[in-house]
This record gives sequence, C-alpha cells and structure tokens, in this order.
Amino acid sequence: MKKKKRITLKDIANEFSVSIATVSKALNDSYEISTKTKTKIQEYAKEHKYRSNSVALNLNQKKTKTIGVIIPNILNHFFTKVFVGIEKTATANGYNLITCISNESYEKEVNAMELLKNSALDGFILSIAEETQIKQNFSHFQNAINEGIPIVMFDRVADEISCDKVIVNDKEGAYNATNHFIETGCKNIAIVSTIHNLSVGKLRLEGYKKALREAGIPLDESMILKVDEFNDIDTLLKILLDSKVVDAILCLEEDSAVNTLRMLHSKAYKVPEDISLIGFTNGVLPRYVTPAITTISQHGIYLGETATQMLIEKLENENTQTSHVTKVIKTNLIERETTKPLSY
Amino acid sequence: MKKKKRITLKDIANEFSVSIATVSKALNDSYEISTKTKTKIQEYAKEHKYRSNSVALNLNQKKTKTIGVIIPNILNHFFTKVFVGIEKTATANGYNLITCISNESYEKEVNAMELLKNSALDGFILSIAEETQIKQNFSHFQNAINEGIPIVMFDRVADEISCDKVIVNDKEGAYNATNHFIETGCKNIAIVSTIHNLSVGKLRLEGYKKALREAGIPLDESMILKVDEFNDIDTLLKILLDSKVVDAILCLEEDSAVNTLRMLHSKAYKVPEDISLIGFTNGVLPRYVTPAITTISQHGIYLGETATQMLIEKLENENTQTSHVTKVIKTNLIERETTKPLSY
DNA sequence: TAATAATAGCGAAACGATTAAATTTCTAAA
DNA sequence: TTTAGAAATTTAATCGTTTCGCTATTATTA
Repeated sequence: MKKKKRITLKDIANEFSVSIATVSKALNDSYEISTKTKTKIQEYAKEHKYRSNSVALNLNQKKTKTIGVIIPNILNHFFTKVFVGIEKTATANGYNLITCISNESYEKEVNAMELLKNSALDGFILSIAEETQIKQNFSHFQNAINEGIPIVMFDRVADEISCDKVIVNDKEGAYNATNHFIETGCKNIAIVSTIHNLSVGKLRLEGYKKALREAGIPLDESMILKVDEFNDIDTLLKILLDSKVVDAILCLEEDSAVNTLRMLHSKAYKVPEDISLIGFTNGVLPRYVTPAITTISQHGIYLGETATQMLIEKLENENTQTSHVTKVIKTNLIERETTKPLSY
Repeated sequence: MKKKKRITLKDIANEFSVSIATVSKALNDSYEISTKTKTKIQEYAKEHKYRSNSVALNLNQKKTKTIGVIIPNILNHFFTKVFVGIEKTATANGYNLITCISNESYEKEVNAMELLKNSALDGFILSIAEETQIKQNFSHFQNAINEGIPIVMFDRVADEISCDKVIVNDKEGAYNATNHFIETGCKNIAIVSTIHNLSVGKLRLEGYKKALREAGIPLDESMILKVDEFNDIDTLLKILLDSKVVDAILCLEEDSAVNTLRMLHSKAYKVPEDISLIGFTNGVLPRYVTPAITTISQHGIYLGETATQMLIEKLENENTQTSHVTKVIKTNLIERETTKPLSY
C-alpha cells in the first residue's frame, strides 16, 4: 500500500533539467516556450498523468471554483429538485458544490456558514431555515456579504439582505389557484398553511386574499387553518368542516395537500365533486395519490439552474456593477383530478 | 463595496512587530510563546475576526477535511436519505461534503471523480451509477484508490474493487419478504424488477429464489418481470395476470411498487385479498398511497451515517492496517395494508 | 560586423499557513 | 562575573502553483 503521490511540476522540471516556471508555462501552452520544449513536456505530463494541485492553485489565485449550498431540508422534494438544478449548472461550469443541510435550524445554519466560509468558497446559494425566518436574525448573511462572499438566495429570502435572489411568484400562484377555484364554481375556499412563518407562506396567503377580494367574496378568517405543533391538521379540518360549508381547499405545500386528501376521504367527502383541492409544490406525491392532486408547479430544477447561473455570472464578472437582481420564476397550475374542469 | 479582505497572520505580525511564526504559534497556543505575547495576539485576532485561510492550511497539511460524495440520482428517495445520513455525520465531525450527481451515467461518474479528485479531497463516499454497473468498468475507482484516496461504497458496490463497503442485506430482505408472502398463504409469487442490471437487483432476485426453493415452490421464470426501456411494467403485468394465477407480487423498488398497485387497482384486483404486494425501499410514497404499501425498509439514513463513520475512521487513523470491511445493514419489513396479517 | 530584436528559459516572489532548526534573550546557579 | 540552561523568538524551508522581471541565446537587419 505505497501511497504513490501525485507528480508535481517540480518532478517534471527535474526530469528535463528545466525550471519549474518553464514547466508551468509549457503546460499552459505559453508563447514564451518553444514548441519543441512544450510538446516534450506536455507529452511527459500526459504520460505520467500530471494533474495540477488545485489547492495550490486556489491559494495562488484566491478562488476555488466552489459554491457553498445550504438547504433547509433535503427530504423536501422541492428542495431536492432545486438541488438537482444547482448541481447541473454548477458541474456544467466546472464548479464544485459544498453542501450543508440546515435542518430548518438557526444554529445549524449559522454553523454551516462558518464551516463553509472557512473552507474557502467563492459564493453561496441558500434558502433560509424556518427558525431563522422566525427569529429574523440575518446577520450571518450580512457578514458573509461584508467579507466579499456573494450570496444568491432562493425561495425563502430575506428582504432585509441586499443580494441576488430567485423566487417563485408565490403570491400570483396562490392568486391563480384561488381564481381557478372560483372559475370552477367554488365560493367557500379554505386554506391550509403549515408555513405561515415563512416568507413564501405569507405571500401565498396574500395571493389568496387578493383573489377573494377581487371576486367580492368576503374574507372569513376561520377559513384560514394554521397548522403547527399544537394544532394538527386533522383536528383543524374536522372542526372547520363540521361548522362551515367548504367547497375548496388550497394547501400551501404538498404534504398537507396529501394529508387533507386522506382526511376528506376518511370523512367520505367526494373530491372534487364535494370539495376541490389544490396543493403547492409539484412533487411525486400529488401525482401518485388517488385522485391525483392538482398542483402549482414551482419548477424547482429551473429555479436551481437560474440561481446558479446568477452566482456564476457574478463570480466571473467581478468588474460589473454590483446591482442586485431578484428573478421571479413563474409557477403554473397543473390540473389533475382534484379540481373540476373549467366550463366554457 | 470595498471587498474588505480577510486579515492574515502577516497583518497581525506587522501589528506587533513580531514574526509570522510567533503569531502562528501564539494562536495555536504553543508552549513556546510567553503568556503575555499569547494573550495579546489572541485578543487582537479575536477582535479582528481572524480566521485562518484553510486553502493555505490544506496545501501545507495535504488534507482538506472534505469528502467527495457521488450519488446516482438524488431524486430517488433512498439516496436522499442516505445523503442526509452522510451530511449529518460529516458535519458532526467537521467535514465538508463536495457532492456530485452521476445521473446513472458512466461518463458523468468518471467526470465527477476527475472533478472531485482535482479539488483535493480526503476520500470518497459513493454508490455506483447504473450504466457503470452494466459496463462493469471500474478503473476510475481503482485509480483513485491507487492515488491513495480511500473510497467507501454504499448500496451499489463492485466486488472487483477492494475498499470499504456498506450494503443492505438485499438477499435476506427479499428472502424475508418472499417468506412473508408464503406465511400469509401466497403461493404464486411474481417479482417485478426494474433494476436487474444492478448488483442489488441481482441479490434481491437470489433471495426470492432461495425462499421459493426452501418452500418447495418451483421457480417459474415467467413470474419474473424485467422492466426496461422496451418492456413497460403495465404491459408485462397485464400479460402475466391474464395468463397465470398470481397472488403476490414483490417489487424491487418503490416506484414500480406504486405503479403495480395502480395497475392492480385499474384492473379491479383487490389488494391484499386477491393479490398481496411488497415493495423495496421505504420512502414517502408507499406510506401515502391507498392502500399503504408494505415495504422493506433499508434504513438509508443509518446507512449514510455508517458509511461516513467508516471513511472518517480510515482517514483519521492512517496508521491502522488497511483491511477492508463490508458492513451489512439489516433491512426490516414494515407491514402495512398490502399484505395479509400473519395468522397464528 | 555590430547593433538590435526576437525567442527561450530562469530566478524569485507571492499566495497563507506550519514547523524544524537556529538564534537571541533572560534567569539563576557556580 | 561567568556561564549553563531554559525560555522566547526568529529564520527559513515547505506545500504546489503562477507570474513578473530578468538574462542568455539566437536570428535579423543595417
């Protein structure tokens, strides 16, 4: 088990009794080196599988072609999709990804940023942990920016921090979904939110309210179910359905959509005849349950690609003005079996 | 937007007119430095948020506290879980993760290894891409090992490569599932495989055969459905169900289990009364469909944790003998609604 | 033929740290 | 007052690369 160590410029230089500088330039195809020497060195390098030591390179050039990624929860299918998009674009551009999972925890997020900042990366792509959004403490992001490390935030962003962002048109998505209910004849539209602490949750709620307002439907606060650790979805739904007429439910993410569907089933409601259902996030689950759930697709992969593209552009054109852009990815409604067809 | 660059040892050395070495030692709390000087320097460093440049450190110490992870497909829930386990253990030990997705492609896998090897990591954790398992070309793994970079393979491993491995007891899992069918009165057990090219697929098939053999049930090759790009699951199932009596189906991964269930539903078979169903991989899907599918859990998170633990141990005790271990994670059967209860 | 220009290659600094070895400074015993 | 020994600090090498500035060689031109 001899650990045969990698060949270095020095080794090649010794081989041909030239200087390290010559070898370096030869391998970089510099005009300063004669063709004869160049080919000689290049062939030798190839033959001996020379590969430059990127750590040394990083030190020298002060960049690492590495992007730090912080994801709140990779078991959430939306984030997995975004990650796929990030990975795709990063690899295509020769960037590495250093990934941490914040697990929705403020502390883990702060630690992750420390850990990642220490390991010398060029920039961050991240979505904010739930706990951080509740705490509203964003100084760890500001610190990174102050240290000259650019950040691109996606999905869950902080208005307080000035950086590039990629978001989904959450408000409009919820607005469209609510309108879809209205257009298919629903009037008593409830909403189930497990994410009212998140920026995206608030926006979606706004979209819902806007649609109701425009349709002249009075807002009934009791139709807005806020699920949390103390109030489980089943109980809240049960109480609501027993006390009010409900003919449509908008769920702000996919798990609660699936859970709502099960609940409706167990209570023998017919979907969509009695009650229509739309859920945010187009993962696998809504597609596979019966009936398949109509969802609002957020195009996670595309979102990830966009975020990465933005960061790489910023990294590679450091000269350009540092104006910060917020890109909005359009959602669209994927009609399945839990909503009634539009009647023309 | 002045990019205020990080403070270095040199800066601190200048500040106090001492040498860089003194500062370095002071910050590392060396006995060689007087207490007075140490506290002075440490305080200044803290105040100015000195953080050592890890790239320089890596170059010097020739290790990076970074693990390269290659995953065939992160949209597969099993791999996501493994990744969670890897991330957890890595972070807990102060290791970073550089992640690539091979997308089941041989070429992407080879490129990923190149990319990652270039970015100087201490070791690899990976699962082999499908295409690579078909090609049976594992030289890129051997190369890494020859270069002194240890590898831990998980789930889809190559017998040809001598390295640490963590696998699931696939054969036994399938054996147990098949036995469970037999014990609940099923005799005509079909199997649906979309992964007959993978090592794990082959092992699972063996387990199935072993159980049949021991129960004295003759093996009927036509009961083994091999789904691929040319033979879709619906057609194969349809043909089988029309021509044979089938009272149980074992699906070798979760998607085909869900698909099989839908197919059975559409053909008005009752599950589990007419046909029982067990699927490998305990993701979200089997839990949420109706009826919920009995599955073989592979404990992905634990698997990821184990693999990472093994790698870190190897990295941190380089002196120890380089014997290679293969750890086996026990699966277990999670009974839900697609199998009949055991009668006592 | 001498001056000039072009070509090829080298030396050393730089990136930011660690560390073995050398040197200076201080302390206390002879 | 020496002086050995301990304590504190510095020097310099090292990690592997790039690159600026310089020198040496060769080719070209007047």
